[in-house]
Amino acid sequence: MPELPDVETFRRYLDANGLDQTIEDVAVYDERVVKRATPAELADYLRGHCLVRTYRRGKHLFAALEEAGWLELHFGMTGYLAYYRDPGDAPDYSHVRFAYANGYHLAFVDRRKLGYVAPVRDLQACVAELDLGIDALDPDLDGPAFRELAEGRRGQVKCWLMDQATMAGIGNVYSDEILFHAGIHPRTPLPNLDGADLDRLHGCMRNVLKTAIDAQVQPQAMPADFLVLLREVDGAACPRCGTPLAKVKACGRTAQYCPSCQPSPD
DNA sequence: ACATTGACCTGAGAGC
DNA sequence: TGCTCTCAGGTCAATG
Repeated sequence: MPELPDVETFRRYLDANGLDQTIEDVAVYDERVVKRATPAELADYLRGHCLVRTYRRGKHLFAALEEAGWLELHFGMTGYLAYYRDPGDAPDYSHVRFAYANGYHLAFVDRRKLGYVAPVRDLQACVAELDLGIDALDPDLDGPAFRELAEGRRGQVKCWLMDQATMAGIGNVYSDEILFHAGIHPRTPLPNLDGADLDRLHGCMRNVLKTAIDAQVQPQAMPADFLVLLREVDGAACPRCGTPLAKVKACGRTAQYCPSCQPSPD
């Protein structure tokens, strides 16, 4: 489930491995993961060009071509990038493969095919079209700006955190993590939160996202009081107080929380 | 405005 | 073993 920290990790991986090398060819093995172009058009768009820098907005990754235009990468639920030399090392489900002039390859891998690769002529227009709000780690999103985004909103706090048009980058897993650290129940109505609650939520959001990036998104490298470690564990206990963790439906998703640290608003 | 549901996808795991 | 069912959760469209 690539959310902001995952996509930031992919961005750094692409920065380290996939830039400043001429793309000699593009092979598409499943055209359903190519959007806004046919496979042939995508290949024509990229062939002979270099990717020179990257930009991430929420869960969307963009790579600039050297003169004009961008490549968009969206990872859906199961997408990631793989850079390798020997074509035999291509992971399973590598639906799009870029062949570089240096003999290496970059693959867009996505088992469930909910992600996509697409050419982007105009980055600003694309971001507007996707209706992406400010990136959740944008330095401009300080405490006051965060509180302002919450103004006039009436829904549940978890839905609000995951609304990509409000703030881009947070999904199911990290919204649970952020709310746990803030001690706020996922179904709490936004108007129930006062300024201090929102300031605390904002601080936890930044801290959780940065910590996950620093851990390169590896659960075992995250602090022991992170819930991500326990997501798949049945009957897991709260790392803070030992209360058995619970699940509720919120925004049509399964939210994990601690009934003791995150008391119900009802 | 907000919440819910189903569709898109496919593999893992459960239950029979 | 192998079948069927449910679940995972990013995003969009349709509906209440």
